[in-house]
Amino acid sequence: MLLSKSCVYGLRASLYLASKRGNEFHSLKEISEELEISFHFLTKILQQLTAEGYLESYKGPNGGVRLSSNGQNATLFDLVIAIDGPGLFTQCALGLPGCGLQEPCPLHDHWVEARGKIENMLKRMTLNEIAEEGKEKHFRLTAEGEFSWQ
Amino acid sequence: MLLSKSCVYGLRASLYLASKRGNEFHSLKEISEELEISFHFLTKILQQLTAEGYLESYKGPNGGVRLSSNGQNATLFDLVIAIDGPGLFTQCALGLPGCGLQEPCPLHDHWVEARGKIENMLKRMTLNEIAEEGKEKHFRLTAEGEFSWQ
DNA sequence: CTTATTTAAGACTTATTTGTCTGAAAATAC
DNA sequence: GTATTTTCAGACAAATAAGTCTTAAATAAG
Repeated sequence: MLLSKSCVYGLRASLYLASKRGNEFHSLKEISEELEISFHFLTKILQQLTAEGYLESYKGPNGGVRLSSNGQNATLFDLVIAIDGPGLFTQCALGLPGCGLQEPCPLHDHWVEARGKIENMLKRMTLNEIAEEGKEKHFRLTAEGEFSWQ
Repeated sequence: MLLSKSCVYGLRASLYLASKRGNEFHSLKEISEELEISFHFLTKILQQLTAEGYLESYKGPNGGVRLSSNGQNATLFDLVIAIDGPGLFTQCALGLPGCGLQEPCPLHDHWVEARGKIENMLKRMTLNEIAEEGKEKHFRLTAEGEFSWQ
């Protein structure tokens, strides 16, 4: 698994919020049910994104979370860093400390290239931009299939 | 971490064996000490590669493990599949079952490309070929730095 | 103020990965 | 046959990730 479960859940929930018109607050309950993610676990993960400034939250009967303006203009790369840290993009494929241009492992050059592709995959678009493209392409966000991006 | 710890240890040990001249048996004790990997854990991992036919083992005072002929001609991709399974190369970046050409997630196309790069990185050379290149480039196999590929 | 609903936060539990230990089996040397 | 060394294999333990539960704090409505 490329990204941790936590991270995948955080990305999916953020994409869910981006898919909604008007940037209103959506309850964690709604998100967890729609995306079939455990409520409490999702709560903890989204608290992290809130702490990092990508989400805004509001307590109370009409409360919930929504993307902050930072969040709307964030890339999935930003969220991955916030949840999983930078390891995927900095560490040697063979886990060898010190591996780099000087004294590389056998995989170094190709791993730098491959992880560049991963980085680009995550950086190329902001959440807002993905949401725009999602309106037309109906990108899936669940196991079920096509999702309705409003 | 792209690959599991087990997998990384299995790759490093196999590369260590490939680095040695003559394809002789090397004790697990030697390998674990040279590569600074826990002896017992490495034993378990290499038993897996032996069961899959990539290594041959021999008990007794002059025993140890060596690459089988299959193993010499195997790629790191083969070993990754044997230890970690195919998940990295088959699963959706967002962990969504059913994601594919039909009804893709937002990352699908770029993930297919990126994981193709990873696959190629692991498939492009056999262990023997890496060993040949290692003789000249002294690829690192430990945290310390350059390694002596015989 | 009370009740209800939400997020926040910490404690706790379960599952999985990583790692350690013990005993058994196979091989060599004396 | 015994002692030693090795791999084999299962049991066990520790660490980490994933997930569940409980309590507290904030907000709205009556």
